[in-house]
Amino acid sequence: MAEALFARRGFAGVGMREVADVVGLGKSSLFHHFKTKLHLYGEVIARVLGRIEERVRPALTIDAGPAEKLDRWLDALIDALAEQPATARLLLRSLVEDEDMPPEPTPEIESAERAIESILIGVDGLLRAGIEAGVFRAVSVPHMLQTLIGATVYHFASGEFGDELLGHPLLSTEEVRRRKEAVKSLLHHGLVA
Amino acid sequence: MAEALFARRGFAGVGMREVADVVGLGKSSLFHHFKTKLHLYGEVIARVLGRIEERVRPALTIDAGPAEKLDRWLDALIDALAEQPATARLLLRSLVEDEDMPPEPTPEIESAERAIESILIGVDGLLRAGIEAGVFRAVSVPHMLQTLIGATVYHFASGEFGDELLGHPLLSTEEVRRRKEAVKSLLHHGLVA
DNA sequence: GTCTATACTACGATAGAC
DNA sequence: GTCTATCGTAGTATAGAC
Repeated sequence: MAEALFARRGFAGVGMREVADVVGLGKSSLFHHFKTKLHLYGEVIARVLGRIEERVRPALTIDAGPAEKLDRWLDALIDALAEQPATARLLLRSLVEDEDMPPEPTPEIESAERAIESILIGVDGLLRAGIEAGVFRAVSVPHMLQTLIGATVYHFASGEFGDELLGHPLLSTEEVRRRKEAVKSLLHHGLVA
Repeated sequence: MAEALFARRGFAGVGMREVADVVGLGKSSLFHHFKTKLHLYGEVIARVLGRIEERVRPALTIDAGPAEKLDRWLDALIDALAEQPATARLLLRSLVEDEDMPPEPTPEIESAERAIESILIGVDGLLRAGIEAGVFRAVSVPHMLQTLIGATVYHFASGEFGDELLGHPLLSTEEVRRRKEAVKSLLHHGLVA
């Protein structure tokens, strides 16, 4: 729906008319469901982030050590990003396009921010626990979080550029498998003590 | 100038009027210098990428081993991204916003693509040489490239989100130093054999 | 809940005077 | 090389009939 449009061209690049056509409504009908364009955008972002949060949450509660938990968390995140092509771009935009957006954020956008926070707090705790247990090296946790986001969200948001770089479609099952292996292997050697 | 505007709001989010005001011209005068908005955008992107390419190129020709070269390359890239706040965002956008852009690309955009290619070929060769020499583990080179882009370009493009995550300004000298250390340390343990 | 019609603003782009 | 004026389109948003 609107997800794919916002993912491709961003908030400013998509018109309400275009969204309305794609969902088979008149433009004014769309304004009946969403008071402003920002409300629509907020709902799209919130939905996407909610989905991601649901997918990665279980990995943090399994009965296993920090290294194994991190592997499962990465598997879940990468699977979620790979299954829906628009998700990573939308997510990356919501991280990078934060400025200029508000005056005051819509409730949906606040819900999206809570989802991001929940995801981050979860893996933040995992990393700290691993470091405390001596399983992980004593790295900077915020910087490691940024690296993880870059290695996953950026990767699956890179679209045609990523396709060309890899020589194969980013979202092909083979390349998704290789991505998981690449990220986990880097962390297994670079993060695990 | 226009760099900061496009970095903040992307191609569609910036109007020619706004750019003209910021450079102290009338809108029509701007169209005299750039036939279309796409030509202006292309020139901005090409200039930014050219600057980056100039900065990172020397690191690949120093007289040192692959691991040391990679360290110098990362230092140069991170310094370049940190010095000009708009650069990383613009670069990330140019990677992620590739679709829908053309019918046919402007000459400036083609020049920008050559700069990207040149940067990538350089570090691609460095990684392959390191693997062949047994200095680096036998990782997937394209996936490592994506990881490097994510760890650097995404990080410095993350703006307010990154500031909050780190708890300090992303571009402060202290956090830039920590970023270099975090990335190089991850690679030293995770990539170097 | 969806429609037509409309208001108003901004957009990219062009023409032509200076 | 910069300006004013203008074109045509599309932008967000609202009012009101059905």
